[in-house]
Amino acid sequence: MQQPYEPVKAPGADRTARVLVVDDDPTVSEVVAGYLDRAGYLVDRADDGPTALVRAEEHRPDLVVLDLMLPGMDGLEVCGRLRRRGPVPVIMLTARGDEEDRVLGLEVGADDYVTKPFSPRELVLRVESVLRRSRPDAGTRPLRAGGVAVDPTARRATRDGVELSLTLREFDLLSFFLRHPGRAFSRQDLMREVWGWDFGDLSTVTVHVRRLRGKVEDDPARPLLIQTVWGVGYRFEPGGE
Amino acid sequence: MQQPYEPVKAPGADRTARVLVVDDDPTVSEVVAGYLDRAGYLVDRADDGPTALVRAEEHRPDLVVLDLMLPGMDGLEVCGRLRRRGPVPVIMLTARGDEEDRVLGLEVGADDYVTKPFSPRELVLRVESVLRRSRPDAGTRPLRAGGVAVDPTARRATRDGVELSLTLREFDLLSFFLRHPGRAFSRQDLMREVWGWDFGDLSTVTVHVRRLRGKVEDDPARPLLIQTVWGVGYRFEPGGE
DNA sequence: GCGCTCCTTACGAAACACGGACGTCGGACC
DNA sequence: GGTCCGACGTCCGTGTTTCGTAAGGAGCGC
Repeated sequence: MQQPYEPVKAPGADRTARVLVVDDDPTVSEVVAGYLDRAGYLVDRADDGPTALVRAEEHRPDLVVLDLMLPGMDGLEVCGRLRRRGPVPVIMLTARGDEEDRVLGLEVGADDYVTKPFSPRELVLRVESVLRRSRPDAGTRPLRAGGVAVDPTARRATRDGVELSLTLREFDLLSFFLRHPGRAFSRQDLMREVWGWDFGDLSTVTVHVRRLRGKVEDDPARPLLIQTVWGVGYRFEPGGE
Repeated sequence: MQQPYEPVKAPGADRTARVLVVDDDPTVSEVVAGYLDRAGYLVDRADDGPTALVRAEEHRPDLVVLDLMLPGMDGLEVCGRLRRRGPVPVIMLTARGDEEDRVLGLEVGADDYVTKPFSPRELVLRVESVLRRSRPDAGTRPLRAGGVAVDPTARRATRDGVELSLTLREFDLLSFFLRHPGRAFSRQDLMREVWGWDFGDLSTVTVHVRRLRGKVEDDPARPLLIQTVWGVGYRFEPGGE
């Protein structure tokens, strides 16, 4: 329990983790950014919702620390929008005692929350904790299996050489499958891993799997690559092709 | 969104998760235990540190919900000792505003904390979340015996190399047998271990064993792998093949 | 032969996966 | 600013798979 601020490397990657701090109160923002900076993170800041979205788009942070109360667009909405653009862990800052908000935050998909006033130390611990469990695997190198190839950096996917036009979610889903061939995942697993949150209607996963099949499989009605495991979920089967 | 109190079976496990609740206040303890029970967990209780350690030793819980303030031995120490005996996730209960304590708790190794007063819903969400993260590594390694192989992560089973198409229950049943070769189990045991509940018609087990035999045995009428122990139940006999 | 246990089969009910369709929300384009 | 379009999430009807139970027959032990 000596030096809590030991510099941290991003999980799996060989660069420092980027954190985006969103708060309209400069004091809070300053303090938070300061501590995270000293803890060895690359910190970016935004003081309202729209700015946060732009910054997130530009800098692709590994984690977002987000105040629940923001002028204009509140934290929940920002969180939702961030999530819609791809899986990114979010830590919510809430006023003490906003019980309802906290539960709400968790349901919307915050990975954790910290109540104000908080000690910076606590925040840093939280950030480390969330980052640690967010992505042990890098997910930036090209992948290929069963005639399907995915290039995460270029955000392009091909099937037998021909390009697939996938949406964001479809791409993330396919990437995840390629990263874990032969393994069975529940819808819940996929929701957590691909969408980035633990709650929500699981039929969403079903629908996206169907759409992905429609683009990847020869005969979507009799899928070979993405097989369904009855009563469990789905499994990517590279050998199926 | 989602029903928060859906009974839970941990992924890959073949029984309901056990939770140990430690609190010196009977009221709190009662409430917490009640909600977890209704959420489908097997709940055990202890009202002080030493008792908690004993209970943990006896019952090997999958998760411990621990009050930070305990008479005699405080939560931090209990947490530390629990951890020393083996990896078990811990959720701390803290009084609101014990900022220092919360940080301390996380550093000592609590996986999460909930501040009092808390909503039962929040607690259950936390418990589910922590369990989901911690349990998948139990019972996931591939097993093989008597020409039969089972891969829990892929959810596939083979017999002499050829794939078996098993239903969910059949798969769980076979996995359980493979994990405990040579031992005899009563239908009651199997019901509890594989199905996760203690009631219900035991002929259900009979029928599922029969169906499993139909897919695994060379001659289902004269089973070699899954043998009947008259008056007792069944036994998986890897050498039978 | 008798009593009990186990096997086998059949069937209704429930759970599940799928496809289609719809409403909403942003972003792009005019 | 207004309009169109694509992505996304949700809902519902349908067909299929799986599950649990009941009931009669066979087998085992005595």
